[in-house]
Amino acid sequence: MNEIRAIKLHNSLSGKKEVFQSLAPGRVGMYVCGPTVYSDVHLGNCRTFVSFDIIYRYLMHSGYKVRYVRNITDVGHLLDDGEDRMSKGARLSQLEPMEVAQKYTVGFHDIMRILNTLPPSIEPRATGHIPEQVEMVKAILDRGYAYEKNGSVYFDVIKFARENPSVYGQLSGRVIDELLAESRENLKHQDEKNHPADFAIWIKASEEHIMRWNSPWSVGFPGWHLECSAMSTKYLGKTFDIHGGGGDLKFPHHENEVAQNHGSCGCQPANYWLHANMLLLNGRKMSKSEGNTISPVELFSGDSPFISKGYSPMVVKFFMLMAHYRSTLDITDEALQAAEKGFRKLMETNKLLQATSIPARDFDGSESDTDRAILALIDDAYKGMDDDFNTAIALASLNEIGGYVNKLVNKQIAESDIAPWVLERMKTAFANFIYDIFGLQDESAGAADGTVEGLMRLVLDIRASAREQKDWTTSDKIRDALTEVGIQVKDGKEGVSWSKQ
RNA sequence: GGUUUCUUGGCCGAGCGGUUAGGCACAGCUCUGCAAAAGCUGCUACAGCGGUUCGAAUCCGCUAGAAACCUCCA
Repeated sequence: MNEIRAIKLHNSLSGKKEVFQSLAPGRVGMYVCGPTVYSDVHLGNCRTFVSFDIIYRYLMHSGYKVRYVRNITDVGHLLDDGEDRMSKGARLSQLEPMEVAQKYTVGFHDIMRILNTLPPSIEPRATGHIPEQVEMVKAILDRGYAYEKNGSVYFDVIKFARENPSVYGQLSGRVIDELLAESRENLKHQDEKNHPADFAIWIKASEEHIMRWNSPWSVGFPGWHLECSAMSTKYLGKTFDIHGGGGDLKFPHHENEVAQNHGSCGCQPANYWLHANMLLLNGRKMSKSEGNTISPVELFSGDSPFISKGYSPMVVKFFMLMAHYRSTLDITDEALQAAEKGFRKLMETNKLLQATSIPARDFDGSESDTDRAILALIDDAYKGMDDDFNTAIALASLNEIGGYVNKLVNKQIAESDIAPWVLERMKTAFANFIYDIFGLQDESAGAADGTVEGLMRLVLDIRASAREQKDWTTSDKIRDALTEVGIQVKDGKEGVSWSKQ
């Protein structure tokens, strides 16, 4: 797959599906809002990053060179009491803020690795880009879209929205009238801001605030929305191709981000905005603050009241792939069990397929109906991905192809019904989708080293002899013992095979 | 209260005007010493009420229910 494919994607900016057109031919710049590292990542984060990992992988698979930037937020989020999240975490656990950030960054990377997502091309930290953020505040001030009050700088949303009515609110669908209406309601909470809709881009640090930097306005720290504007600009340019993130970031974060970029350079930061939908638990959004949450580790271990047992990382990933990234996905124990079975079946089918060969024969130039059906299914899988990265469609197609694989292996369809080159296409397509595009891993692969293979061959040979002599007691004893250690014995027409559960 | 989105068979979940999505579960059958695995078959749904259309799960309206956002959030 080296030629560039035509890909359609849903652009939150227009609310429509559009044909993707990169700014530079064959190259894509993509920015995705990363995690705030003040506690362990939760699953919701993971779904978003898995979704964008698939998008990243598919763009590359489709022939693009992609620069994928995903930040680490290690400063800037305000709590209700105005204390920075990072410094609060530090206070509680008696650690330096950077120690907290480091600890949870490492944990985040571990989970991302376990889920077999590719690391981004660049993973910039907010604290590593204070000068860039200060520069951006200056630029916004210069262009008159911000004002200073007591050492803090605020973005003038009302002024910006009035002068750029087609820009502010485009992403979230919010309008100025609405903002003005809200203002009366919230007026009593008014602080230094001229208007409640305004937001801080530089905040003067209180005395006990640990994270602080010099700036022309005060010793302080940058506002939350600013880091993404500054870092995307630095690494991808003022205007780049794709900006992604969780759907709950649309407002205010992304809307404000657009405003900042516009406010500093007068240009649109990203041509396409992609939003991954929420992961639900019990039909509600998973939320750290509401305790309605299950962590990746708990999900893997089964140590959670919400599930009956643990589910492996690849099962969890497969579960996410069964739904489209723009749909909400509800976690239930039953759905996870279905995913577990589905995942194992797909991987088993792949193993069978890759081990299958059919005698070479002269290609007579004709395709059988089976050939055509299989080729159409492979095409469907790609078309599904081309259509806004519809992994559910791609999986459905792979499952259908899997049916043919099993039939071929079981001799329910003749070898002569499948052209050798079609079989090769099947192998390639399966491998491409499973490993390159979905980034799935065979979790039982580790067990199949030489020693285990040898032992298994010995054990199964003994069982085969017992069966020849109709010694069912011995045969079943072996089978039951293997089942107990999680190895399934499969008696097929073409002999015995086994797999680890 | 405002904004937006959603409501698909036992469960999860595709679908973007005309086709069996797919997975899981369940039942029957084939294979099998038995079982498992695998295959085949069945289960054929679109919240309700109207409307548009030759034709609607898909478009429009109303009603009911749910969720997200409006405040930190992936």
